[in-house]
Amino acid sequence: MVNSVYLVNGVNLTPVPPPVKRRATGRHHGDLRNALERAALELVAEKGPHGFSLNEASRRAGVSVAAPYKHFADREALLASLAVTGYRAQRECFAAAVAAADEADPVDQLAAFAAAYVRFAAQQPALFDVTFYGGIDKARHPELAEAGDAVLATLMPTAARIAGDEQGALDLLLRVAAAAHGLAVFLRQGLFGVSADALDETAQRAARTARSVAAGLTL
Amino acid sequence: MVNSVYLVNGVNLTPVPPPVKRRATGRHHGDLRNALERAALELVAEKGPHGFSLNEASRRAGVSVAAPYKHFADREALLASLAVTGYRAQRECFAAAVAAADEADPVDQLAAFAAAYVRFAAQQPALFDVTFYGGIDKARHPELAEAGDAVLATLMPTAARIAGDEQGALDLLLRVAAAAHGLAVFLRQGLFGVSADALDETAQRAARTARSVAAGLTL
DNA sequence: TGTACATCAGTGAACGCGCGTTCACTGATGTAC
DNA sequence: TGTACATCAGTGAACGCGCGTTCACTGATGTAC
Repeated sequence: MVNSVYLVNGVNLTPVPPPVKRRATGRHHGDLRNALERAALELVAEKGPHGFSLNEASRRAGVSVAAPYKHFADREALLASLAVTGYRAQRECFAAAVAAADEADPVDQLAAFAAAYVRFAAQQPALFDVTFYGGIDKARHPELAEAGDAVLATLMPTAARIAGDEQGALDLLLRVAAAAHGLAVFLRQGLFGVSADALDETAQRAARTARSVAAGLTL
Repeated sequence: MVNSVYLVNGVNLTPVPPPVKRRATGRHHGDLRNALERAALELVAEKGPHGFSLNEASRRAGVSVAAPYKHFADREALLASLAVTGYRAQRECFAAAVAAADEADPVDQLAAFAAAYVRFAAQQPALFDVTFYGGIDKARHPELAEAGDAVLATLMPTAARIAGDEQGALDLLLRVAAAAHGLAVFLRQGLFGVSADALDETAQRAARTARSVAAGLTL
């Protein structure tokens, strides 16, 4: 099982199944919805979001190919559900990183966020890819945009302490997140000479960029 | 025809077919290789790199589904060829932007590069996506990594004027390119409240980040 | 200029495959009495 | 505790589709003589 334990920055992101209502007996699986999401995550990790198929996920969950339709409207609905999980995991991961930084220094917190962003992408590639490159129609799944916006919203207080007004905080946050995002992509794909195992170095690069961008506000 | 003229930052990137050796008559197409690449680019623009299929490209080029195999080994080979075109277009586009900036001010040139990066992604989404998100196996297509590295190599002299040594120049370049890349992705996907038509604003954000990162080197 | 010929770009039919989705069904579950 | 029953999660077979790729072929091309 790929990614059977979800540890990022010391945060355990293992999805906890809701209190089991149905026992797994004979015909009834008992927790198929969760099993499908886990199989899907495994598939996305192996082949990317576009390589994911409902049939293969069903096979891995040990049920017939028609079974998923009792829990998800269609292929995209399962992917969207996974993406929401991905955004939530990001939010928790970033919040933990900020909480672990120097409480008195918002720039330090912002740098910690940038580094955590890179680490998340490297250590949870499937959750990262499904959120950004799943090709999910956000108009059909508004909860996705909501979960995505919530990620940066968590960081807004920190950014506001640096930038002063809300407009400036959003601008700062976007630029820092973007810098981390680009580095994460380069790292994941080994582009431009960024070795795929240069995680620490790349995370530090993101942190340094965050500090520079924050400093640039007052130049 | 989508993207029949390729104008980015005033640079005409329209692929010029090589001197026609065979006339298009009856059975012989005459310029099928180029026609397939153009059809593929159109398809990628419409559906993304993963939505591209050889069969559909053949149909659009007006030939049988077996015809492409006279010019490309397989599906991935066509995509790889397109990606090389994409990297070359990026290099030319960025070089033109740098050349148009203040010759005496390398930071201005770097900022121009960052802005051009965002513009390229927004105006040539198919060429952008096929290079970064085509899922092409670089081990099987080493010319791809080469063309990709050449993009940043073009910018190295400018970065070296700011950073001093080569190591610092590469670090600077990676961080600036990554910042632009992330903003481009957010813009393209309308993520985190970045409106899809906020191109100018986003390009300026990238340029400002470039200036901050450059300034941060001497902090 | 005319003819024979090797080359090879493009044809059209076919293949096996995995996909998303639908359907009538079955049988375990939990509940009402 | 026992029974009748409505619910509904999961079955298994089937569908049409588009895909990548292969094959023997055809006929236009350009060349050698």
